[in-house]
Amino acid sequence: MAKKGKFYITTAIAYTSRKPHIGNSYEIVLTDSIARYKRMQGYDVFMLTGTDEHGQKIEEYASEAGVSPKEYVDKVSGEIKQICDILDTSYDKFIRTTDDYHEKVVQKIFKKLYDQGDIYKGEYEGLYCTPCESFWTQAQLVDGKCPDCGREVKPAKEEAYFLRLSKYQKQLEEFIESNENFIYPESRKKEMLNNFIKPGLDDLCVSRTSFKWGIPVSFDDKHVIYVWIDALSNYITALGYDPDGSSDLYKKYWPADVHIIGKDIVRFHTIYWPIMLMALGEPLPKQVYGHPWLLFGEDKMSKSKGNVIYADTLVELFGVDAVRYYLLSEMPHAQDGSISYSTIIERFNSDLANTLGNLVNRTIAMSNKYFAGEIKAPVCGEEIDGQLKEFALNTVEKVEEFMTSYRISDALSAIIDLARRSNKYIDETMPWALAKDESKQDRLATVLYNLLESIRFIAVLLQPFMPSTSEKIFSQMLCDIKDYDSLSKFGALKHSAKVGEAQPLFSRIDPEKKFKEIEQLTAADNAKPEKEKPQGVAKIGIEDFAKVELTAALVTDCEPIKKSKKLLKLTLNDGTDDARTVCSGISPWYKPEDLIGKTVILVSNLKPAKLCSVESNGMVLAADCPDGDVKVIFLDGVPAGAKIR
RNA sequence: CGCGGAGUGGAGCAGUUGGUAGCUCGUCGGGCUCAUAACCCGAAGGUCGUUGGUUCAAGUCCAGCCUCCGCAACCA
Repeated sequence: MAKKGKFYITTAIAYTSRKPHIGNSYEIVLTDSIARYKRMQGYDVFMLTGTDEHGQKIEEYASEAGVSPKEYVDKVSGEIKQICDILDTSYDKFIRTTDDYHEKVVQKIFKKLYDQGDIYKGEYEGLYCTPCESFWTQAQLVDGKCPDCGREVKPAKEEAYFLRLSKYQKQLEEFIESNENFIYPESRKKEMLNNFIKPGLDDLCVSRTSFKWGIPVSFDDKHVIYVWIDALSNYITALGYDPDGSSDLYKKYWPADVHIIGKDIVRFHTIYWPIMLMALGEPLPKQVYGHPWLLFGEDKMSKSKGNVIYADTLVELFGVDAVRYYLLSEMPHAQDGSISYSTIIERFNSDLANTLGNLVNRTIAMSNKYFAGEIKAPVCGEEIDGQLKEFALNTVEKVEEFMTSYRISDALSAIIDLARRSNKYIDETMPWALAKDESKQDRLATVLYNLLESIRFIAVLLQPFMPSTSEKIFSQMLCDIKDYDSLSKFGALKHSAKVGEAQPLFSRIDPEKKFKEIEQLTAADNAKPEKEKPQGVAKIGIEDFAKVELTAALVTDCEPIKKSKKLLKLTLNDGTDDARTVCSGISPWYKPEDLIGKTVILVSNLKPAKLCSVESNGMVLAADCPDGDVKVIFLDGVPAGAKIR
């Protein structure tokens, strides 16, 4: 096989907060199929995956579970690795960010960047809750207060280290614009360029003092290295990168040919990561592919919706290869895909059982029946044979073309098309009729040979996607010509060999029975664990409540704010002579005319804030209902200006 | 007017440089019997979001509008 150079491919490392669902596991199957395909083509492939194990969340989950962070991540990382194995993925290395060598090199990287001035010590400004010793962002606040203890937060500064993104901004912009394929798909590239890079990059906070579960900064151990430098550098530490001299493995494989990641973290991989590498003086990855997501029906999967599907459950229900096939074929390459049990069953029955499985089965059965399993040389070709051959050879090319742009589902469907074409060939040639005619034995032999060779094409091409199915086909055919180069011409299958016994590859699924099985199996997965405790806000005294001034206010005017999706601008009469402007994020639920003339409860002593460049003086009380609905609390017959307590 | 993507038969999708719509699933009818009630053939079903424009000719180009989605902003 011709050597074609190296190919380094990575998945994102999975966060070890909990067992990942099938949507998370999609990525590794996708990556694996590309890795296997490249390997089959003769590339020297290195595939990396692993787990990201540090951070405050892990610290919290661990303490909830009553174990140490290390014990916690050991367990979850183990589960994740097991899922990779259950899905039959061929990673060359599984890195954990708690691995000793990784931690040491991350510290070195941090030190190097600090020494050369790309990391500097500054101050992190945010909202700080003193008793909890935590910083929060606006979005995390509950009713404007600390989500943990419910107490006031105040703007505060904390010492922190920053990575000088601004210094490399220009360089990054040029790189992205001159490297057409760096960010894929294209739309992501525009998002990054227009939303982040062009408006100007803020320096990135890369250390924290608010939690301990992380890699300490070697020269300042109050600080722990925050996620970016720790997690992203796994791609190079795994190979043996070292600022003081890297391993041969690193020199061989870096830069990565492609990072396969979810569309949600494109930003980190196309902005922070390249800048880190620029600062380190290392080459940048050739491509970042932000793949779409797998949704359950219309919804994102989540435990609280009770629609979580785990990889191991699916494998138990349908088998690994069927799950791989489904994930890869159902997922379009740029839009989110959706998963449901009925489409899995549908695809399983039509593509795998009927089209592919039955083709193999009937062909091998005929070989056995007519020639006692002997593969005879093709002797009398007809035009129709040429069509089949051409179709087969064409399929190889198509698959290759699709794979270069990671259109996996298109590649797979091209392969299934070859199976369809072969089924049609059977009807066109009618081997059962030939078998009845003594004088047509040569023709029959030829037809069967062509069919078997066509199936061999399918089996070879299928190896990256459904490795064990390919293996089953080869073993039923007693054939061991599996290499990619054997597809350069039609006819590599040896004659005078024999085929084995016909065994169904995929048994048709009875949907009704399967659904019963599914119910039983998933009952456990989705057993709603104790209802989320209503998020406890710490008790307060009456004196705290007295700090909040609530006033009845009449809505005199209301209009949507153009730039915003959720905000309405309300003009209120609060009993004083001055009209008061308040913004409220309720436009999905209320139209301006629903509100005008109504009386609402106003938090009247709230500090003003700018929202979408409109100043808001106070807030309107509304109830968050469990089904996601929001209801404003209306007061009937209460005069504007009345105090509420 | 923040940036970007998408709207094609019941469902899921293809449609390169403009030339009278394709594929898979589903439905209905037929054929065949090697095979896993499978396979093969055929039929029904679309004014290609909407309005205007360019052109001999537009799903394919241009402009406006509507709807959905992603990113950003933001939910006091």
